[in-house]
Amino acid sequence: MDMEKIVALCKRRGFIYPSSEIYGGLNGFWDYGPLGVELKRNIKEAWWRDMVLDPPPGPDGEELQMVGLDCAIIMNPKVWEASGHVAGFVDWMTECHTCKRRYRADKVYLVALVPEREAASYQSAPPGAMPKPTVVLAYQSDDPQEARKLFDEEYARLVKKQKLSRGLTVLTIVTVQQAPPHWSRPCPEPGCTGELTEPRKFNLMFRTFVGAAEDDSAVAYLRPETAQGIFVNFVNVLGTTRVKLPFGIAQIGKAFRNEINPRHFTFRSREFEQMEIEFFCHPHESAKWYRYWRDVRIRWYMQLGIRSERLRPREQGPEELAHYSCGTTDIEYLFPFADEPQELEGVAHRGDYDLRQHQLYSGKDLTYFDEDAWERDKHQLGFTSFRDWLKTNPPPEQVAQYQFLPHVIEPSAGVDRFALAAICEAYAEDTVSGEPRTVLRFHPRLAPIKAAVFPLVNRDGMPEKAYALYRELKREFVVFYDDKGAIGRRYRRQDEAGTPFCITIDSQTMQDDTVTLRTRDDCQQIRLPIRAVADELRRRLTPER
RNA sequence: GCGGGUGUAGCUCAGCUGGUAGAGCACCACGUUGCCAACGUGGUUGUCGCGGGUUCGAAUCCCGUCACCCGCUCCA
Repeated sequence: MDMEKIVALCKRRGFIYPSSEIYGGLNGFWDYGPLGVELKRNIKEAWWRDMVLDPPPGPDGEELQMVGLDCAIIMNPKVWEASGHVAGFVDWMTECHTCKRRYRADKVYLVALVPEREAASYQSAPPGAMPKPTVVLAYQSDDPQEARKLFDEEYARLVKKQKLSRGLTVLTIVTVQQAPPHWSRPCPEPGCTGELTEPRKFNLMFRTFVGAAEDDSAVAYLRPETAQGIFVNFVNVLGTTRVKLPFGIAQIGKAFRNEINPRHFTFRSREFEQMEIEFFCHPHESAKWYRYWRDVRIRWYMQLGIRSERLRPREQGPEELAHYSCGTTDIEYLFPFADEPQELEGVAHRGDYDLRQHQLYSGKDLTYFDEDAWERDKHQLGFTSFRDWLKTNPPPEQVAQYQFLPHVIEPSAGVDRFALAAICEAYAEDTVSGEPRTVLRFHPRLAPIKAAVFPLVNRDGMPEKAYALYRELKREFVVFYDDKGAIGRRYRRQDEAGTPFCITIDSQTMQDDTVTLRTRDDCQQIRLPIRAVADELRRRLTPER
């Protein structure tokens, strides 16, 4: 199966169009058509129902407390300074002129070598005017110690082969980003003799201006993730909803990243929609909740029909963890466009990083006071007021039993990525009565259209009867009425849209008020009373637990 | 960001070394038929991705540009 077929089907059937297509489109942006918008709505509604309104019981069988939130896309820019995005979203990149490989400019170290006896004169030169070193060697590395190690090994080899003089000494080790622009910047790829470009800056946050003045004081950003809106409202939610730890705050909303290179249909878009939970818990219980959410989220995808081997949870290794995270599981799906599974969702153990950062930058107290624990222990401690007890200067670890920054587990899912995975997973070509067909085998909960209603032929009162059934059903379900063309063609059209059920009114209906219910996946029909249709659909569309 | 490919009707595509754009499917109407992409007859559909150039004349040749697909690269 190739991606082009899926892209073509998505456009032909009205799932996904290129954004602003009549003007030539815009790289990294996509529009959802009539079927696509229903698919996305079903994904979001399933998530909200299954995670917020009625989440599975906790690790010890307890009810979960979950509340919702809907934050502004544009927030005070200090939010992004605190979160690290203003700094973190500014990546300096450099590229090899020869082999065209690209590197983060802070991840390539240059080792500058000069003759030993000249080292002193180099070092006394004014900064910025330091002459070009005699030799520069480059290493791709996360830190200077590792780069030094790599250099030492290679230097020994080069000296042995008499490629370099033994009389050279290391003047300095700097990243490509820090190096003076006139220095040589060799490509770190072994065997490549090319030179790297001067580092260029790629800011992944979209900038805009708030108000009339377009100056630096008015700069704001379109949020690159919905999560920070939850953290900055943590105290508001605590103060207005009577939730107690552990509890979760959920949000669905758009986020924006000015990706260097959008690719793979909607997979890496510059505008996308996220479904995120920040689940706040006691630090001692965070590991338990991390495992809980990881398992709940994997099960959720499987319950919605992503059952194949293409779904894969992957625990991130310590070297790829983001700076704030002490554990992350990527839930990945093997899309047809890639050799390796790609991330649908990340379940991250973020510790107290975010609340700590916002507490630091805002100067506001974001700690949680555990009233239950205090009520339990206060008599034993001989106090009624926590404040009075604090005045006795108890040890910090004891205070932290009652007042602390909660830890956070963050299941963060991409709506558009799941929609794309659902389409790829559902796409199938098979044969019915010797004729090939294209069918989308969506889980019924995700299917944009739940059922189609057809009169077998357009006479003898069948259209009237069919239309009346359609009108009744559409009060409760997304249903589609079609009386055009041969019945087989109408079935196939619905197969391509992923409609799980088709109901046909035929001449027998006119006699005994029974209809046929045809299922998409096996093309089998059953007969049932017309009055029982709504109940039957409801039964077949109810989520399994 | 680099390299390769593609861009012509709603869809799939044909259109040679330049000569005023076609097929199948779809769609609409009428008739026939009646449970898995039916048949007959008739009909609608195009700034040939966009912009420029060469030419008497460009879908076709040249330059530029945009978008998508594939491979690298990248993905805090």
